[in-house]
Amino acid sequence: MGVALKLAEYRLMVVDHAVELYGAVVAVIFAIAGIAAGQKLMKPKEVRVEVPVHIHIPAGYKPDDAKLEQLGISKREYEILELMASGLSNQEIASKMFLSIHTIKTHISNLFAKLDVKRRTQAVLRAREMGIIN
Amino acid sequence: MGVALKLAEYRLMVVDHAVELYGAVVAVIFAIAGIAAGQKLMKPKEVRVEVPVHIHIPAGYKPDDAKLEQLGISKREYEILELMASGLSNQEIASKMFLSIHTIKTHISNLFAKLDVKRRTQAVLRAREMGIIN
DNA sequence: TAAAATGCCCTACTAAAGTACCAGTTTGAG
DNA sequence: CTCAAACTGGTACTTTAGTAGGGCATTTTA
Repeated sequence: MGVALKLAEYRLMVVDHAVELYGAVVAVIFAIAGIAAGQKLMKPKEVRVEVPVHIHIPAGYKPDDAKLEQLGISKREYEILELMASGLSNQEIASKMFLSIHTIKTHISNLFAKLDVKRRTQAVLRAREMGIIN
Repeated sequence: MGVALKLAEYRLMVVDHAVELYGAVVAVIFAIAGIAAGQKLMKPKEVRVEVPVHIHIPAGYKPDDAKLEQLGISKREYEILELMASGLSNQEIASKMFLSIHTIKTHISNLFAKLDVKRRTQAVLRAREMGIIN
C-alpha cells in the first residue's frame, strides 16, 4: 500500500497547520481503513463455501442431512452439537464460536428438545446412534 | 517560554477549526464502528474442529483389563463409568446401583482423575478412545 | 497380622448445566 | 415488502455436576 508514502508527503505540509492536518489525516486514514475493513469482512458472506466443517476422519461418515432436516436441527445447532460431542463445556463452545454462553445454552436446550433427551451425554449418544455425528 | 501563551494559542485553534476536529471525531467513530462491524461479521465464519477423534466402533468389545489396570480403575468405578457413558445422571446411577449419590460422585471424581479429564462428556470420549468401553 | 486398597457415605461447598421466558436482529422465501 | 424461521443475547432461576475433605467398614495382600 502507498499509505506510508502518503504519510510522508503530508508531513511536509504539516508545518503550519499541524493540528488540523494531522488530525484530519489520521481521521481520514482511520475512517478509510475502518470502512474498508468493515466492507472487506462483510462480503466473504456470499463467497462463503459450504465446505463441511466437520473433519471427522471416521471413514464413511456423512452428515446425513436427511435426519438433520427431519429433526429440524439447524446448521448452527449442529455445529454446537459437534463441539458438545467433543467434550467441550458450554463456556468453551461459546469462546470457540465467539458467542455468548447464553446463546449456547439456548441452542443446546433446543437441541435437547429436538433430540428428545435431557442431558448432554444423552444428546451425544443419541446423535451418534442416529449417525448424525462421528 | 510562555507556557500560558501556548495554551492560549491551542485554544484558539481548537475553536477555529472546530469543524475539522469534529470531522475527525466522527471519522474515528465511523472507523471504530466499521471495524467493529467487520469483526462482528467475521466471527460467524465456520468454526472447525481440527482434532480428529478416532473412535472405534467396538464390535465385540472387550473390557481390556490391561488398560483398566494400567489406569488403576477399579471394578466399581468401571461399572459406574459404563452407566455414565450410557447417559445416566449421578442420581440415576445411584438408584440403579442402590448406592448413595455421594458414593457415585466420589467414584466419578476418582475416575476423572484417573482418566485425566474434567467432565463426564470427556470421560466417556476418553474411555471410548482407549477402548475400555463400547 | 498390620497396612493398603477399596468401597461406601457424609458435609459443605463452588461451578456448570439446564430451564423458562423474553426480545432484538438477520435472513430467506414467498 | 412481509412473514417466519433462525440466530443471538439476556434475566432469573433450579438442578446436576464436580471438588475438597473427612470417617468408617470390609477386603486384599505384603
